[in-house]
Amino acid sequence: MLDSLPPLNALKAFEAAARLGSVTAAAQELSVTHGAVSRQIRALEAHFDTSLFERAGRGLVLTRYGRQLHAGVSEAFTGLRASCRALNREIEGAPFTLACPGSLLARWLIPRLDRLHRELPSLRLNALASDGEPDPRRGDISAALAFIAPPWPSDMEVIEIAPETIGAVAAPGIAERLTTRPFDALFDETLLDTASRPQAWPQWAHACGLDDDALVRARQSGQSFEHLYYLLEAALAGLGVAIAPRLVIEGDLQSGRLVAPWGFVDTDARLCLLLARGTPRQSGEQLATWLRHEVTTRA
Amino acid sequence: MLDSLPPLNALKAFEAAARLGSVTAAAQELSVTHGAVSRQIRALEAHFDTSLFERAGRGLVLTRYGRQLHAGVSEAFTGLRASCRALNREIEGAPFTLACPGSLLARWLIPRLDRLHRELPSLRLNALASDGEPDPRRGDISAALAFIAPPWPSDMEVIEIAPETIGAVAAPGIAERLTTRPFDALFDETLLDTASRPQAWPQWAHACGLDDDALVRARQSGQSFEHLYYLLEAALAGLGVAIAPRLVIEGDLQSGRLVAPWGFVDTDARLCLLLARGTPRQSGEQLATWLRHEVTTRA
DNA sequence: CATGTAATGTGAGTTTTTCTCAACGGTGGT
DNA sequence: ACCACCGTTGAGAAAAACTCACATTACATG
Repeated sequence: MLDSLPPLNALKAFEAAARLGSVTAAAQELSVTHGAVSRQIRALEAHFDTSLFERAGRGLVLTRYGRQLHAGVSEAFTGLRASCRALNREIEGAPFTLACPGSLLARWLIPRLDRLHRELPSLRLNALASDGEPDPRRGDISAALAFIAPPWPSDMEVIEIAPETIGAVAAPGIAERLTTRPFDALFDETLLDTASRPQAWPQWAHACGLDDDALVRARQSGQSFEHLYYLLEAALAGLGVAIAPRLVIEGDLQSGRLVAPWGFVDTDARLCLLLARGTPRQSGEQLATWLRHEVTTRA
Repeated sequence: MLDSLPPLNALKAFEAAARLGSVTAAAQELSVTHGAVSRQIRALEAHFDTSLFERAGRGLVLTRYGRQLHAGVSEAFTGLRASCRALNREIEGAPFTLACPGSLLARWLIPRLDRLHRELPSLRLNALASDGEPDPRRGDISAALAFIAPPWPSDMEVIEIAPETIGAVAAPGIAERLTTRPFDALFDETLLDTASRPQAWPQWAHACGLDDDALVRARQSGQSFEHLYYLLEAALAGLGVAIAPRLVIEGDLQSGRLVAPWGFVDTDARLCLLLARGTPRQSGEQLATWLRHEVTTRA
């Protein structure tokens, strides 16, 4: 295909000037000085080796060739503008689908969804529970929220939201009967955890200075759940002491349905927002900012 | 109107890459490196804040949004290309209308028209006689050929072709009877000139060192014609001695129908090509070059 | 399974284009 | 006659685009 296209920006300037009948007006529309537009038009005239405007003192009048060019070009530009506006609408109007572990969704995100919709109305967030590994590479998902440990996957963008803090929690009844006893009496209770995070108890115990062997013994009579969600239900029901991320049980702590008298410790994992490729970066960053704010101010 | 147009050169790169399904192929078509195209596409993706291609190892595949954009954009670009090609055809196909004083046309240009059409076939020259002042500002004229003296008009482009040289000429019979007599015996003959160039005789006589007063006396019995054309016919008919631009009577000198034994002198006028605004500069310069060559080699 | 080939992506630096600023020149209204 | 407005232009500054060289990835082949 021959390079029969003239300089496009010159064409843009010409189109505006021809439509508005004035270099100055075109310059305003294009947010440049009138000198710039004048030059672009000159360049186009040089390209076609003909004059496109008659300089008629006050303003401009199209020549025969200018009229012909403008007729075709304005149509094409209208089409171009329409296509781009349509695409923008499409992109901006698309819902932002966020995958999120079920427990985090139910216990942390859903209670905040209303506020999110109010504060980020343009995002049109669509939250859904992800079972197992979050994978925003799935076509129908814009991003995933998850606790993950470094190294970050390299094939998608990872935005850190907050460090993960975990701690032992229990129903108030259990905690009460432990308050007068030594710290490691904790191990006399049934220890609950999830199959997906076997390192949680050791990490926490180690950070708290508890004896590893005692923990190993204690876990033998403990119970493991498939999902964090069941684990928490078990803890709420008073079945034992659970280990869980602070964020997920935040609401239960505030309502008093769970207590965590033994404190929390950071892990090497982070709460991260994983952006699928092709996801509008702006939306992702908006959401990340909102999440970060939500975590730090109302944690 | 909102500036809803993306960077057009990025759009051009995208259109080519989408159409050809390859960054490298697009780069070849646009005569740039693949890096340049890659960057332009990135810029466009940044503009829309979405990805337009899936990078699928070997080549590229349009995403949903990319497909949508390309559908609209390729159509617009096709229209743009068509408009510009049409305009180019229009401009290049337009005949080049050259106005020319009748005598110059008849005695100098017309004998050379055949060669001109052969050597500059793309010009499609259309020569016509201009009465009175040549004015390429008239809409239907591309350029004018004329002897004019400085200063040049400022509202059109002036290309100098050659200096004007004028001289006294006469039919061979008249010249013969003067050869044995002194130079200023010339003034005994009937002096012929044109109403449009009353200064021609004095200029020539002065440059030749002839007596001004004698000239004034001689002209009182001379005759003035409205056009150079009639003047030359009179000289050919042996009515007297005419003063004329060398170029116009060149053919008559060579054929021996006129002689100019007294030589020629330069005036301050020039043979110029006056280009109307809007006339393709390339055509004008082509013609000017040809004219200059024709004047100097076959004068 | 290493290796080669062909494709895209990217950092740094350079070239080219484009823009702005400030001045000039012409036109029309008051 | 003056003023306000508009387009043009030269010089220098700013921005965009490009090139080069290399990295990276996927597919094909020996």
